[in-house]
Amino acid sequence: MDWRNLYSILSQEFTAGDWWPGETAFEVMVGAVLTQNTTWTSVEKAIKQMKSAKILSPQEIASCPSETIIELIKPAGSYTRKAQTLYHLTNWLQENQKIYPEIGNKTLASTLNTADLRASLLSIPGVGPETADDILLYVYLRPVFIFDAYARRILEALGQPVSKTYEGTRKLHQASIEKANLDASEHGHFHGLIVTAGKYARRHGWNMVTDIITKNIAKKIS
DNA sequence: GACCAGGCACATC
DNA sequence: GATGTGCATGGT
Repeated sequence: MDWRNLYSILSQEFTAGDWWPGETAFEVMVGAVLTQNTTWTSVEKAIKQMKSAKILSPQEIASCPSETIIELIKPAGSYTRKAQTLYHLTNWLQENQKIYPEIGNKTLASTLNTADLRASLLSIPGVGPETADDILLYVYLRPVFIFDAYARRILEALGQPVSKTYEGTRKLHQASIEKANLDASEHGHFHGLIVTAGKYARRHGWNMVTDIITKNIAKKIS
């Protein structure tokens, strides 16, 4: 799999828009939890309500009753679980002060390698592989590829091996994606492009997206 | 009204 | 290790 080529083709054909917004590192983390199996517009409503209530820091969440959190994040759905996950996330941050990025700038204070940091994130109840990778990429600025449903579908359409699960697919492509040596900024853009392409495919069919990519591949060869 | 959305945990086989 | 199901709202 030529990851750089796919990235460059998607860059030419699609735009990522204002991808993964968030004024602070913690807000990005909250977004990663709230967006699980829901749309970003729903997440925006929830975050807006949290901001209005001035509940958007680990300390503020920790000292806020769950009924209030639930009420604020309700638009994002699965609110009882996500409220618990937010508590677990704040606990994790407080227990790991050293790897907590400073609010307002996404500078990484952690000296942990990416695999260890990932394992630590996965130990948080409610944080699965995709949410962990979102946080690794957009908060800790680690160069990781997001093997979400759209990415897996695009890979499948390109004749690449895929698993039905996130982790299964990740293991299949881990080695080659690392060889491509994309940096965190490129990976962040890459993920945004893939979601844009996925949304386009939902409207116009996956064949359209596959055609766009394969035609570009052919163009480069000829 | 069915189906999906920028998933996860848990049960079961 | 792979598959099925509940979670729960909001949009199409």
